[in-house]
Amino acid sequence: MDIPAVVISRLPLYVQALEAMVQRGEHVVSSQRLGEELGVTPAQIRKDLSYFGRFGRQGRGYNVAELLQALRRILGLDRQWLMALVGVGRLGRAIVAYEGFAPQGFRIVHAFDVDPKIIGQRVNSLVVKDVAVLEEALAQEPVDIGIVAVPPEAAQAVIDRLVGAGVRAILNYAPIAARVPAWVQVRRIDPVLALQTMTYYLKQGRE
Amino acid sequence: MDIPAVVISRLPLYVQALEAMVQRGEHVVSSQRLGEELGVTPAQIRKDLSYFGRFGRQGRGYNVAELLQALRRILGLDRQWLMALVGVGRLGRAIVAYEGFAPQGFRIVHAFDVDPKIIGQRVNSLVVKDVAVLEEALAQEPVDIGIVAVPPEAAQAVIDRLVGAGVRAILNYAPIAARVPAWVQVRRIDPVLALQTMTYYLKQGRE
DNA sequence: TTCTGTGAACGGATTCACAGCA
DNA sequence: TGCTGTGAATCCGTTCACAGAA
Repeated sequence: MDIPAVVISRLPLYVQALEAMVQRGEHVVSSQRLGEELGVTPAQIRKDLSYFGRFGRQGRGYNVAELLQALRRILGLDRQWLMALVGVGRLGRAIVAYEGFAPQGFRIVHAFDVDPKIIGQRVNSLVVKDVAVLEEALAQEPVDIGIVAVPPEAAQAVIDRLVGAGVRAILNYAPIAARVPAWVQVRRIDPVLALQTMTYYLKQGRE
Repeated sequence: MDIPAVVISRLPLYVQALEAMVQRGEHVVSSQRLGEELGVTPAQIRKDLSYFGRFGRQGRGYNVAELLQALRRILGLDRQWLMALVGVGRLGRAIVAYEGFAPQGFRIVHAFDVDPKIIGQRVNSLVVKDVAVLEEALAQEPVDIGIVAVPPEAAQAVIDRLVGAGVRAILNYAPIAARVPAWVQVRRIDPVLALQTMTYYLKQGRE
């Protein structure tokens, strides 16, 4: 049995909401309440969870800490994931500086660039390496995930090299639709794309 | 007849691919070729477009420039959209500095923060205003879209105020599931969420 | 011949509704 | 009584397959 991708894509939302509940000292939660928090129907949540087992108690609901731990294990968030960043321009620097990765177990261990002025620089305790040595560096210290923050023209080539070096997941900040083999995961971070899906609705309301 | 949201969410991808084709001097394209470029089936593309009209010529394909223009009009990308940024910390500064918005017609015209040390500062020709005057500032110079780049604890309150001030679209960089009225669009930009949907598959391949 | 536009068929995800358990 | 877990029913989006136009 394999699990629908939409289901997987919702689990991190549940994790996030449950973490907030732990923070607030809440111990049990029903699918009803969790659903309200996230704008999801209770049935959806119960069905999603049912793909992985039985986590609730009838009449009671779910133990927050228990469910959180289970979801973290399911998603593989109970370990560290190592990442390599390619492109240390303005965007790349912002990514390196981002404090949100570490608490969730994501750590950048390589940073590459082509620009000789940037190579050798130290950013947040990482020394920027020449992108030419990408393959050697990843052979020596492998990573799970590649982060691409290079200009659009260079992005596909960088992705091909990351994949060639064994990376099986790409976080793509470049505004291109990357072509990758079926076994490689890609997620795009593109604020412009997000904005462009909203303007359609803004336009509607306006007339 | 109203159009499925998934369809709308794909149109910006088509726009992006068509822009690249214009750049490369390509004049006509079939649904087949466009699909290969984007990893989408030709039937999907034809069906998506059919919601809005007939843009192709049988036996030939689509005129790239024509289709691009039509899609831009459909999405409302044939005009400027004004935005207000709330939160001018490290992330907020990176957003203001981002060069990708302007070429697509998105312009930040307000920047707000709570920190007295940041208020009054000039970032990229914008003077940071006190978030306390958000309502007045938006009444004087309204915007279409709010960008939220504040800490998670503050995010929901900021979003409520933006919505209260008439904003009908939110680009949310904060790691929370925002609750908004039905007529308000929200899109999240959250790299951690994106990473967390990939680790599940990475874990699989590993064993 | 080529490729669009589109009803019809299909498949997959969401919601319903209820049995079952505390 | 309250809430989970889940088959069944429903809904919705994708794909198929072909008529029709250049």
